[in-house]
Amino acid sequence: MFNIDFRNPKPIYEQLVDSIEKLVIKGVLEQDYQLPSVRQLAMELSINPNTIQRAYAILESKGITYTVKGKGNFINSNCGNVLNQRKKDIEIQVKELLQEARDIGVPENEISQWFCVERSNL
Amino acid sequence: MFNIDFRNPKPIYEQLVDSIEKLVIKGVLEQDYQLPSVRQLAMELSINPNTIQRAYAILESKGITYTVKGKGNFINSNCGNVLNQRKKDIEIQVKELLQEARDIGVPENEISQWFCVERSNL
Amino acid sequence: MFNIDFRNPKPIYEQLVDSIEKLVIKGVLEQDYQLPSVRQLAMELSINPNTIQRAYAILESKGITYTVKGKGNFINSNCGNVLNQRKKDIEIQVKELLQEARDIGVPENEISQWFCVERSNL
Amino acid sequence: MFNIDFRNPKPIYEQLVDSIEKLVIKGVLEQDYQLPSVRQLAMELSINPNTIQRAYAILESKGITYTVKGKGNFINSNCGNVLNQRKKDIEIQVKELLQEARDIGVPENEISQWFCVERSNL
DNA sequence: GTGGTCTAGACCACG
DNA sequence: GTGGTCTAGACCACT
Repeated sequence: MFNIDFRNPKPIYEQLVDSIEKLVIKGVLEQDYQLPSVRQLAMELSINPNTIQRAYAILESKGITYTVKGKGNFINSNCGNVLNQRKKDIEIQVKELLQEARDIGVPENEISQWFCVERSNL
Repeated sequence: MFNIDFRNPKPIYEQLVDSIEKLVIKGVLEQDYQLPSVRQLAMELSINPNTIQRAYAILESKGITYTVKGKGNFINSNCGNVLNQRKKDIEIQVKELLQEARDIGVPENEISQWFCVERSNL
Repeated sequence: MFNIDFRNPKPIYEQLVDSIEKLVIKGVLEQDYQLPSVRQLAMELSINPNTIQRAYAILESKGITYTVKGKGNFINSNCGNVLNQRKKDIEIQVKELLQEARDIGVPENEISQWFCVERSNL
Repeated sequence: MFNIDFRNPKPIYEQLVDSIEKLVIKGVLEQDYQLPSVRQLAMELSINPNTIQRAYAILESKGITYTVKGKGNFINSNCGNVLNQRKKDIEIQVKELLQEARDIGVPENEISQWFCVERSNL
């Protein structure tokens, strides 16, 4: 369910955060869904529990989850915000990349193909 | 000339490599241009010479520069390859981002605005 | 296990890279084998950890190993490529040497003996 | 006449030594031929005179040339030795490479092709 | 514990 | 003067 790649140079805790965040955005994990316990997930993924703990703490600080002591970690209700934040992030990154592409002289018709080819792939 | 940001979490040597690579791609640094000496640049940027040395070594291993012992570091002739490589990298990243945007339900008209707004900025 | 010769003018980190690369090619080090830690190997070989680190970084950039932060360095899966690359390198070097030998007038029967003597040694 | 490549990582003085040595072996430079003066060659090749001086000193120490103070540097009479030395060097290198090739499992028929293809190229 | 970055300073080779 | 290697030691991030 959570895709973790140990060869990925990106830290595991970050991969976990991203993975859960995407599941929330896609609606796979709905409001008040309970995440697996730290220990259980650590077992399943063969990961140090501290690493899971760290990921859960980040998710909570981002407002994506809430913690009930003695109960567990649950998905929060503000999924819309998460989605909108991610949308903005993507938009910014795309615009920066397009800017750089134009700076180094990639012609407009090539750039628009990146956009159109994807469209035709749908 | 080389933008180094000490607060940037990206390592200094990597910032230097990227910075010089971009200058080469943009044609600011032409073939056989001599880069500042390791020690001199270390002074200018208030960076340890070893760090500069590391960046220069990476540039050489990438084929962007060549080194003449006792003389200095110079821009190589195959700038075209560097540019094409960067173009492909940008294309891949843009396509991945667009894919994710569509996955999370960003409507096509919004996506096309990212592209068009930039266009009107020219 | 790793042959390092301090009197060899070839840099230590390069000797280490070559040594490990050969072990991988020969199949002594198999996929996902964990290399000794930077600090441990530094102790064993009486070498500064930075030097080991440098060798490991080169191996990773060559695609021979992969690094998991906080875990260690491991042999990568594409050993075949490394072997093929080395084969081509050897072939090129042999052909250049044979070319030079013929240029300076070494007779064919002597050259073929280089080849045959080795054969009879098997 | 002397091929010097500034981009070659091999030091210039070494390139010069090799270049002259090969000319002697090929018989282009015969006994008692006078090499260009240090100053003149430095001018021609745009090289520091110290570098030329170093190369000439090595050639003399190898017995390939002799120096007459106030006159210049001349080719020695023992060309045969130089050639034989080079022959042995090539032989050793080829045998080492063949050994390694067999170690990493290159089949005999491939190895013999390296030898035969060259032959057919003559 | 692991790897990664950076500094300070020494020493060598090349030109 | 140039680049290249190595050491010693500090500090940070990840598990």
